[in-house]
Amino acid sequence: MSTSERLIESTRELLWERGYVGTSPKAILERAGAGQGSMYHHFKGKPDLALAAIRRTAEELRAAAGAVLDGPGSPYERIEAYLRRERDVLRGCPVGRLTMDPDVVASDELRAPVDQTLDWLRERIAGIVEEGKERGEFAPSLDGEEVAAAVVATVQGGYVLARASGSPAAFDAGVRGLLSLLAPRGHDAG
Amino acid sequence: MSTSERLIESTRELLWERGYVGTSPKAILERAGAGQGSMYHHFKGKPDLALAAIRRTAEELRAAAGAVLDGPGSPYERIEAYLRRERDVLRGCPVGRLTMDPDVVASDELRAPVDQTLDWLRERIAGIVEEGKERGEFAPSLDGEEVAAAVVATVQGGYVLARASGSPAAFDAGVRGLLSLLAPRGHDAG
DNA sequence: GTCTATATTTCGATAGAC
DNA sequence: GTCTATCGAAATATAGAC
Repeated sequence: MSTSERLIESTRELLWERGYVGTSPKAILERAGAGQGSMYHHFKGKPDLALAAIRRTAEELRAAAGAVLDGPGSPYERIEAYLRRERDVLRGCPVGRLTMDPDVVASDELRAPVDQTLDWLRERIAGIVEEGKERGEFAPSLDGEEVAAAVVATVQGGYVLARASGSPAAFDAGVRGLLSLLAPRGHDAG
Repeated sequence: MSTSERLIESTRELLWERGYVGTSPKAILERAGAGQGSMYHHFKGKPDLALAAIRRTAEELRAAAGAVLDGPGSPYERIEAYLRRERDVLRGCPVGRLTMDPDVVASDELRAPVDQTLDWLRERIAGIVEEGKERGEFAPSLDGEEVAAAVVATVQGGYVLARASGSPAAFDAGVRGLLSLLAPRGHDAG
């Protein structure tokens, strides 16, 4: 792996673990096994490197979520698959956590990939809900965009509850709670 | 207001705006209009002052949420009142945001008030859901703790969506989505 | 391209005068 | 109780050798 690649990957890890404010160039360089010069040769500085890292993380999240949402099954089953997909719950969401970083939110450039990813996710799920309404799986009174926002929020908030308690249990409880509310009549939400 | 009080209040504001890692003693002192000596006279250091600030913020949140949850109305209406209560959405949750702070999560002492507050909130709402089941307002198949986790997660995640997009709209959408799923038959979720 | 110096500012805390 | 002075370490970046 090239030095530039190692810098991006180290930054991705640290942004996930400690956020933007909590990640220093020094820590990135140590993890990447590189010197100061390399970082400032390949990137303009911390914000520029962070942008590259955030963009890549956002792309990966889209690919992973997209794979589940495009999977087999009814609309309910695909949303369930998204909610139950394998996660390192206590690590939190590598994209969503950035919204609590003051320097990320203050920068349109750093915030953009975060915003776009969560927006894409909501629209993707909203379409699946609408599909479920057409099929009669979901009540016609439901609004796709609203339910999608609730789905994504439950996941993002589930991370908060899990990290607060130090256990994934609260995340799982929230997911089960939402699924029990969303479940088609007669469906066992498990 | 005493110097000690000003220090705590300034810390509360900064923890809300920038989190623990992003808040320096220097910034606290400037906002409080105090010198270094005052802070280290009243508190052992940054973690000690942050603990006092977090505990007070946690207490305030409990009081505010408790007032709404103990208010008038049916179980559904009380949960709706909680979800729709006035919020400075783009500022996020002053308690929940701390779960994204690595130094807070790493400290049992700093994490405790966060955990206890969110746990209290979930249990409080779980009781209301159970009450609604007894009244026939909610389906007997629902699990109070699970639905409560979904309710609290929707709020916490709603902040994430709102801050990502720079607008409270996504928070409101998530709340409406959850309410539409939770609504008693025939009820207009508005 | 990568490295080691170096610079400036801030962090978090202590010392000691008043 | 509050202030200023000071400290050693870290944050972020630049300079310049190789």
